[in-house]
Amino acid sequence: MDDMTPITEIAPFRNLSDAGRALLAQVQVSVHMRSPQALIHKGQAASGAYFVLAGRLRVYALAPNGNEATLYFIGPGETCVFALNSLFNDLRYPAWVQAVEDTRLATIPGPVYRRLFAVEPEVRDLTVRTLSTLVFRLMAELEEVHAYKLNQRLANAILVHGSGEGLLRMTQQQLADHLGTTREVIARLIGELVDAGLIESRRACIRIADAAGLARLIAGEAAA
Amino acid sequence: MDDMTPITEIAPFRNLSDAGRALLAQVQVSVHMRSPQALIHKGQAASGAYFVLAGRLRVYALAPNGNEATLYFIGPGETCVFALNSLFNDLRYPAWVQAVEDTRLATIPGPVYRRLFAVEPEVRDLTVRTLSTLVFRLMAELEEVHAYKLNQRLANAILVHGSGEGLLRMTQQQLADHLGTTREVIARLIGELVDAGLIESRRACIRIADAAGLARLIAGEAAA
DNA sequence: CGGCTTGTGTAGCCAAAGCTACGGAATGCG
DNA sequence: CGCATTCCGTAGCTTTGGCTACACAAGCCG
Repeated sequence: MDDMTPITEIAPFRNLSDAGRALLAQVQVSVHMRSPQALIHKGQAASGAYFVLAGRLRVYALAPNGNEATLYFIGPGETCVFALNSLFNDLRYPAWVQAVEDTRLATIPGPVYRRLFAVEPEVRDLTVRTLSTLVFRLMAELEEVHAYKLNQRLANAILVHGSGEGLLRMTQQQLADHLGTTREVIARLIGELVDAGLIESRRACIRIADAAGLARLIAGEAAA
Repeated sequence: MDDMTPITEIAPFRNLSDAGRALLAQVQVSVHMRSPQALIHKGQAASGAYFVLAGRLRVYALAPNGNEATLYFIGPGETCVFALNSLFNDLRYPAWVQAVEDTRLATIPGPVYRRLFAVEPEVRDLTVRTLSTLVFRLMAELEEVHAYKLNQRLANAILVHGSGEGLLRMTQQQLADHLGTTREVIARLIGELVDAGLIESRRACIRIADAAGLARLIAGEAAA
């Protein structure tokens, strides 16, 4: 997918009717964002539907005391639902959004998206599926917060976000923000995991040494 | 709304096309549920779209240790989204559902709902709006969990769920389940609120004595 | 009235996690 | 190489919240 790929070549928009295509052609805007750049601030009105072409967005809550906590991520091919929300409900976006990788977005103004939604079955399905998926992620997250302790959630985050080779390139501060806690706590817990031989820790990088052990920890069987 | 009201008389289904009406007429089922009755168990496949005609459902997570935590409520006129989710995504419902009041439901089988969705703009809008609303509630809840302490969340719950006359008819156990904590903790916190003159506590019932004070507590200004 | 069930108040202990405060290591850059 | 920045490790203290255990109060019903 090169830089100039129009949104009409992307999966869910590939089979639009001519009318739909025409609509989109007039309005497509492509936006680039460098990595730790803020996109949306809480309370801001959504100006349209955002569609992630490449990269990754992070949606997070910001507590009064400055603590962050990741709500969910948006990957390539996914729509940024706040748009959909705000589109259909006229509500303000209830969180912050940030690009965690260099990200390319297509934006579709609200009225156009509404029209597309009314006319194109593909867009309807995409919309509903995106919202549903998000509901699932949020429910899972919420359950996790209540049901698991921080060390389990950390272990989980390491497993989930680790690359194929068992590497996780995040600083402890980023992990802390992700889990809604503080750096020191993460340091402590990472210390424990290292002592237990489950991971190794380098600067800005964690190596998974014993994935099964992490999984066992998450499952709650005998924390070493 | 008497007992026999068909779903086609309820708001979003009132202006269906004849085709839509015909579809619905064939399949409508009305279900009654007595109050603390379980409707759905986690992992169960959703058999169709549920539509709350009267009463209230509570969707909650259940931790391995038996702790509950409310995820959100579903009131009259709202659709139970798990259905929508499962309908469009073929996912299992990720939580438990329970009737907290005597509740009447209409169920619409999956395939029928899909057809309605394809044909009836009203149903499309309802679907998207319901999902969006839920996303908002979940995000708000998730943020609350991270950002506020238990006494603030309790104060909030008391304010939000209190009736017009400033009465909240819930046992401490129910409050604990709602907030994802235990009875003793609630007792302690209620004790503090009573000492601070913000509420009065009777058996299975709380009286709000100083709503403004509660609001101040939530906002974080000088917890007495 | 007496016993049963359900709900509440209290007290103390403990583990989890937040906060403060460092010192020191790794990296980057001039 | 020297310096600055960023990141990590540790230590100790404090607060919050979970757990145990029990006594009492309020309704319910025979």
